[in-house]
Amino acid sequence: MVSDRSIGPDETNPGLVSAAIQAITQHIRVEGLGPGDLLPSEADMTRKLSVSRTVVREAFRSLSAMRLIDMSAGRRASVAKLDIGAMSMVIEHGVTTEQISIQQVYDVRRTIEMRTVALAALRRTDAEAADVQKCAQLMRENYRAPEIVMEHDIAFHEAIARASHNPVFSLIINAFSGVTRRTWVIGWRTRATEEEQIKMIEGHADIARAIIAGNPQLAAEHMAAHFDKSVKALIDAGIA
Amino acid sequence: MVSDRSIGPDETNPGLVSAAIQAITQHIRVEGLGPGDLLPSEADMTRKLSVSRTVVREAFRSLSAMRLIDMSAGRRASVAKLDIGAMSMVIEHGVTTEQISIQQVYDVRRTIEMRTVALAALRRTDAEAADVQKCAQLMRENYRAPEIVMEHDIAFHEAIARASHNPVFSLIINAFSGVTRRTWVIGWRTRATEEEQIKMIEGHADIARAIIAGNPQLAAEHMAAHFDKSVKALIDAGIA
DNA sequence: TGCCCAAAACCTGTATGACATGTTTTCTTG
DNA sequence: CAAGAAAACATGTCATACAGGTTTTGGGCA
Repeated sequence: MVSDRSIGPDETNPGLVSAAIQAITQHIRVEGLGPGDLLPSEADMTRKLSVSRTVVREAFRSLSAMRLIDMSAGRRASVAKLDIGAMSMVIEHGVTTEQISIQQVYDVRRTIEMRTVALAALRRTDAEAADVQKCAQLMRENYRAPEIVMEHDIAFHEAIARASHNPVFSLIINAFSGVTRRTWVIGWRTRATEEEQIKMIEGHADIARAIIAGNPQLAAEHMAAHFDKSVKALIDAGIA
Repeated sequence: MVSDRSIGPDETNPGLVSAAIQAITQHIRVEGLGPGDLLPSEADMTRKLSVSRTVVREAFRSLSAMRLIDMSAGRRASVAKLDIGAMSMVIEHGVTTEQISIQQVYDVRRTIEMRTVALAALRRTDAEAADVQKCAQLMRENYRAPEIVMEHDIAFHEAIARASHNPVFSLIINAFSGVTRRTWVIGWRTRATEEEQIKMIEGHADIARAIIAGNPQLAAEHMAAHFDKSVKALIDAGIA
């Protein structure tokens, strides 16, 4: 069981700090605050909750760590724009503590990205289509520099997620990019010959073309093929 | 863009606290710690990093808020088991600040759960199949009490995610359960007649049967139909 | 020796006060 | 009225203190 008696996001967890966190998130909800809106100062919260500044600070800091709020010296905290924040840390934590395998991550990515690419083919603007294509193009141009190819590869998938016009997909895919960075090179090295590496890059171009053509079916098929090859490469490299 | 210049999970963010957070996660990685393993005490960290206890505490507290570590009075912090933690808060934050719509959440859920249900049909143990069926059964037995039906509904989807044997799917689906709780009743009320409500519950039974039968194709189809009906219900209720 | 229990040592939770530094507001002055 | 200095306000970090929980230690008893 992943969440044995999960106490949920607004938990009643003993401790003043948890109560303070709850009070702050509730404040955001009740006041209907949106990204950029200012929160009460620490001193205000201290008075309102009748707890020490220590407690209020730890609460603010916690929300900041999850990127639910933005903090910076001298100015009050503000509601944050949607951001990977905590999500990527949760995923990375799961992988580094061996509670999640790379293969499992790839299965999830495959599932999600087959959908995002189909949505992208349907809903992309021309500018978004151009972004996607540009990433594929940059991969091709830099195919001798793995690190650079990797960054454009990641950017490619993020661009597709954006073109899907569903920020939740972007959120999740971005959350995986940290893990991807740690395994990408392994998959690349497994593609021994230059020919195979070029074929992999061309797979991205195929996906881009399908998006530009507005063909969701074809786009999803290319994406699936891409992931199948990637997973195979990782398995060949001995990654369980 | 969801992550404009995201500084990643191990960011170099000005501030001693961020550095401390990084030091702690790095400690986990370097020492190869797993769930339950103990971390250094705050005093140790204070010495090791040459910063005040305040800073170290805020770092620990931040990781605790993300549920990457467990803290409790008197004992040292320990590495946490995989948990929704921050993820559900990020999602809820996105919804309450209107950066994410309910419909977008449902699209993601549909995408993911069509996959989990197929995997569950393939990989379920008998015990897991029984769990799923039991949830469907409990929904039927309590169909006059919406709140109870809802809890079993959520449990139903979580049970399927577990049966998929991929904790990442469980993680994501669980992250959505908070939002689901806030919208479920709306969808239920839209199903005006008792007959329709029963039909909705029977949809779950169909899914359960397909899982028990080990038929991934059929299971996915039933799941898709279930989500299509749910989304329709929400749209009828005027939820954008 | 082996076990149990009390004291000590250790650890986290919270409060208070202080000061540095960054930001916003206010007021003065040209 | 505008520009700039000063004040007010905010967060970042540190030091210290003490309450209460947990683990370790060590002594005494069977």
